[in-house]
Amino acid sequence: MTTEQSKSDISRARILDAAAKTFRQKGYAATTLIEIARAADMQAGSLYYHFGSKDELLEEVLDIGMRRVHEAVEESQEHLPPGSSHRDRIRAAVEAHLTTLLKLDDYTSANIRIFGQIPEDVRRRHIKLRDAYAELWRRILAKAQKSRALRSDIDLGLVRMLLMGALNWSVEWYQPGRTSIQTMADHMCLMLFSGIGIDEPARSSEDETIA
Amino acid sequence: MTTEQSKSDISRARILDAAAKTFRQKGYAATTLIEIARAADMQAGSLYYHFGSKDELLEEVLDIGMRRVHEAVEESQEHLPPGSSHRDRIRAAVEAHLTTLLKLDDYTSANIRIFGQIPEDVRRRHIKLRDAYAELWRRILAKAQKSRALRSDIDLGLVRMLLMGALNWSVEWYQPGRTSIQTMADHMCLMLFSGIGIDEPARSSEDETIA
DNA sequence: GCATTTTTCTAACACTAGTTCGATTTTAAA
DNA sequence: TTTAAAATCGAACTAGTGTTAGAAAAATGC
Repeated sequence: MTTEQSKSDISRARILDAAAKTFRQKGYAATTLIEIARAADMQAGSLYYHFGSKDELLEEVLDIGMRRVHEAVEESQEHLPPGSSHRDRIRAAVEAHLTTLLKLDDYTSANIRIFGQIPEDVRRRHIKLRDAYAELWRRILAKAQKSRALRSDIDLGLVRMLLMGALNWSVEWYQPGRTSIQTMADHMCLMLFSGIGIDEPARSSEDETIA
Repeated sequence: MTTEQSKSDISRARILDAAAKTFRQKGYAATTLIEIARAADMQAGSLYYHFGSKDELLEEVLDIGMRRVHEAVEESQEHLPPGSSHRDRIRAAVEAHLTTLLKLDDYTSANIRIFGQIPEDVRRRHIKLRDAYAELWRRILAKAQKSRALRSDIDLGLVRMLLMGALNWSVEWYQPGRTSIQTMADHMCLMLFSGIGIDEPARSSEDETIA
């Protein structure tokens, strides 16, 4: 067979899917190879034909997840309609990030959820991909700031972390059907660009108003 | 002794401190009772004089953590200078939340970090405190909106989740010394109220500008 | 100081996890 | 159909976990 993939490749993918899903749900340490195997219709021992260890399996899930968001956001920047504003660019990046995170991708959401609690050496080997993704966002925001689309009197690194936090945290509460990803992106960008505050009556230098 | 606490109470507190710290670092499943015991200068078996099980220990850590933020934010609202604006109120709440989360409190940060990966029944028993805390924020934001300090054409629930996400995610990256909690609160509130965008040149109904 | 309670230790138990490896089945080519 | 390789099974092993309970030690009251 050359049209498709070898049986090994198929099993491999099935295992990775099962692992991503289970890791995402229960976390790394609480996930047992027996569970993963069951979800992949195999015996636990058979996993070792495809992966050298549980850590190796984890590592690949993490890498895939991070590559997917990275590529999604990168493509969102390349496929922008000509003449897009920096707000449009950022909005597209936000939407791409959220979509990857929340739509059918256990890999990225697993990565986001469990990264804080993985073995030290796995983290060390994975950190490069993380940094590369952070760098992508750094560039997007810096370009916007340099073009005077974002205020210059702010700590962009801090803004980036707060922004990523708002987006990433959605893996903890998002339920498909209750809110659309578009609406989430709308609200996020509204906050980011314009805020949701209304000027309160008082007009002095401080915000003093009557309760 | 009546001036202080019994030896049992002291040991109990020592164990809880050690548990919160270790849970926060490694997650629940990956944390062993041997580690907790070592951090508390005891033997693993001795823990059972104070707690019935690992789950029970976890439960108490979670509860304490949630109560601490709740109380901190609640107090921040009560101790406001008279005539404070709604922005001031929200800003105080943000700062209280961040301070509890990032300043010497392993309990709250443990709660935030590991909540997604705890046994089902523990979560079920803990969820009330979570809901109560969410309700506190809901009230604060709703009051501001009703007083026309926040826009009315937005989904406040969604804003709340994004806001909490931005704040909570800081447990994943915050390092004392690099950024002050004040600065973080400043940026968060600036984003929330005014945004960090600058009106781009084009003035049509849409944001179309020349790159 | 002694007796009683409180607190901790120690060693063991039961159980489950990750992992290994030879046997077995499935697959694909000749 | 035969045969060799690829893929999976299945049972075992090792290590480490949460947990228990009786012995030891420390604290407390008389």
